[in-house]
Amino acid sequence: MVTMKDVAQRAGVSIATVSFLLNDTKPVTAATRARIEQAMLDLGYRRNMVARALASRRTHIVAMAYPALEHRFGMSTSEFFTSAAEAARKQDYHLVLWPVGNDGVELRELLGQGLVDGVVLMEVQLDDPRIDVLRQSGTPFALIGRTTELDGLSHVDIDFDTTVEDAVRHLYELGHRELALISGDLDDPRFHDYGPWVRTEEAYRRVAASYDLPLRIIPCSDTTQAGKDAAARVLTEHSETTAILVLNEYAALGVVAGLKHTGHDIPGDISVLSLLTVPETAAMADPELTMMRTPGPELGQLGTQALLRQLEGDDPLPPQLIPAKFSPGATVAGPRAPRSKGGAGRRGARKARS
Amino acid sequence: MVTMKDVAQRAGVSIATVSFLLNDTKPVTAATRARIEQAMLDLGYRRNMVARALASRRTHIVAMAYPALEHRFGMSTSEFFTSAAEAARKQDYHLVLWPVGNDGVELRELLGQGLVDGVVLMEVQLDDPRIDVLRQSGTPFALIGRTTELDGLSHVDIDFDTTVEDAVRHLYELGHRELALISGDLDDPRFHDYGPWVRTEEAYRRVAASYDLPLRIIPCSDTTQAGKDAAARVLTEHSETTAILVLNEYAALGVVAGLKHTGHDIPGDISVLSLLTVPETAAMADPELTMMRTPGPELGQLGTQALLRQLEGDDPLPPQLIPAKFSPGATVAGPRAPRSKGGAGRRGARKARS
DNA sequence: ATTGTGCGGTAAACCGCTTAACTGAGGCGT
DNA sequence: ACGCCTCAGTTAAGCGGTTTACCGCACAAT
Repeated sequence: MVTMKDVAQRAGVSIATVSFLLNDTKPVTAATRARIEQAMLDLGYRRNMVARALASRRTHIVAMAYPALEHRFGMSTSEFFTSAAEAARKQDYHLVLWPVGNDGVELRELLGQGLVDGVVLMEVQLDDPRIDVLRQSGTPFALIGRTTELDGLSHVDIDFDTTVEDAVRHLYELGHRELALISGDLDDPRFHDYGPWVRTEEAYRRVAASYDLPLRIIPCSDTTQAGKDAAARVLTEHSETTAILVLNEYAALGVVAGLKHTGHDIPGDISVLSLLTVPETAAMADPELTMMRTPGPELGQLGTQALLRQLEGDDPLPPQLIPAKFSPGATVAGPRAPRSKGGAGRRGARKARS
Repeated sequence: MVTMKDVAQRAGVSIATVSFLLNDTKPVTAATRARIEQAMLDLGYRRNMVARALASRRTHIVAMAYPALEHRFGMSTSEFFTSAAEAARKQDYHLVLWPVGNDGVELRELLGQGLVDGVVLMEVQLDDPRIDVLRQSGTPFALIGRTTELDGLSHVDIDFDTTVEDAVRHLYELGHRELALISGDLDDPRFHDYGPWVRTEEAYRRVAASYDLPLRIIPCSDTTQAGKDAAARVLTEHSETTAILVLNEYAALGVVAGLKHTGHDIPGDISVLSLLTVPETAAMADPELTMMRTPGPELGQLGTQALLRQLEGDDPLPPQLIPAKFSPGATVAGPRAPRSKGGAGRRGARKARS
């Protein structure tokens, strides 16, 4: 292994000078700089991150702590991760995905080892034990998501209020008055405290009230099967429903499938708007899902930035709330759309049984 | 930060003794052991991984190198990752997901920094430039997947031959003779060299020949849309087809959707068997996909094990090929199934147009 | 008694880099 | 011409462990 010493020797300078140049932490004349750079090139030097980490007490590694067991790592998470990793690399940091449990014990272990400079915390719960662990350890961190009381916590999150408001307005303006929300399953103990579900539901209650809409909320976990079941419940319990909002993207796939199975045309008979979804998932539904597109790339990037600012001592990034933006698909139309008679639906088959 | 020195002091021993105990690298009497352990407990000591790494030249971190940009991180990958991470943790290693490009430059950078002891390489191409990078750097590594010439390379992979053979036999025994394979899109320059696609297609050619089946292969990338298009091509180009094998799981979703759209009943009119799929994805299709279940958990675990054996100097794990196992769903039945007349299909709707 | 010899334990040299304190050589004001 | 700064570089003390060489002691064998 070629070390800094080798480089220094070959360049005829002291090892400290090499270090200063590398870190740009003290000026170096053009002449010496050239000599050192040449030496590094000749020798194929790469600085040892571990040694640097030990000496400087900064590893330049940040972890994205992900509760891999509780939350499936789906398309959306993938977006968060890749955009976050990219943002980190641009600032000379490494962002790695670190699987940790939701309770904080693995996280504590990770932090104790001094391997990471900071943590981007995903899938934050409203009252998240991991936050205490992070606080105690003194490790800087940023949240993608947010807790209930976030006094000064650095975070970015989806703007659920705006997202839900926009979604409902869109349906409302198309003429829908009989809405239902297929929400998260807050009865599931693992998720009763899960921010996105709680906040979306809260937002929906507010928005529904302000639009004077009936409040129909069906709990549903994030699986296709659960979505099918939930769709069935909506049909039996609220048969007058003309449009359904679905919070979970995999559930949305099930909702579409379930409705079709029972002979409903989408969007002719009933519209489906998926609330937090990525295009890849939307494309999996049969009429492609109309969705509010999860701002994954933005949040991943901002979350990392929020963390790195702390690490670099820059002034903190103020909390950011980004709404999911409406993205057209083929599962939303006006209620009892005029063309339901014309039969000119370009996709062919339309069943009218039951 | 509480260091080993603190512990040693409190226990009244030398720092070396503490180290020996911690690493179990030299015997320590029960009495001193007890004192040291008590001291560690009192002080809440956690050994600093960075220092340990520098001194011992082992970081105890292994990276799963994943080409995040080229390959979408889907459900299957998620399985690989979590099972690999679990296996690593059981042996006192950390497995982190490290996003690297397919060309090897980012990988080289990662290795040069001495941050990881070894690498589990994912999404291996038949002639993968990253292998050379790994070889040059001298870093131990294991492949999940395999290259063409793998002289002594430590690897685990899917047993494509058995998988395809089992899949074809299943359909054959049900009476299907008119098969088609919707394969990977080897014309895509990013994937022309992608092991799973090449090997599956090769295997299929062999098996089809040995079963005396017609050779119908449609290229198709791994998206739902591509699957829809491919399904259409099968119908127009090979309308007599009674069963379709689909290599890519997201394409399989599209195939099912596409067939239904054109008024075909699945599996009444045509069967669909998805070749490398995880249950989560299978559940997203409308009749739930019948599949060959990707042995993700096994491979993740074995891949890690193969790497760790090298790191620990144990005798190497011989290469392992694991077939995907048949897993029933609702998209496969016999051709023109007898019950097609009885009309007792429990799922309701059955269209017979076209 | 003498000599090994195994064994629990210690001292100290690193591992490769960062960084505070220091040095020495101009340049500048007066 | 003198002190005083400034500035590029150097020296050396860590960072928190691992690991090699060594030490002294008790016990068995000679």
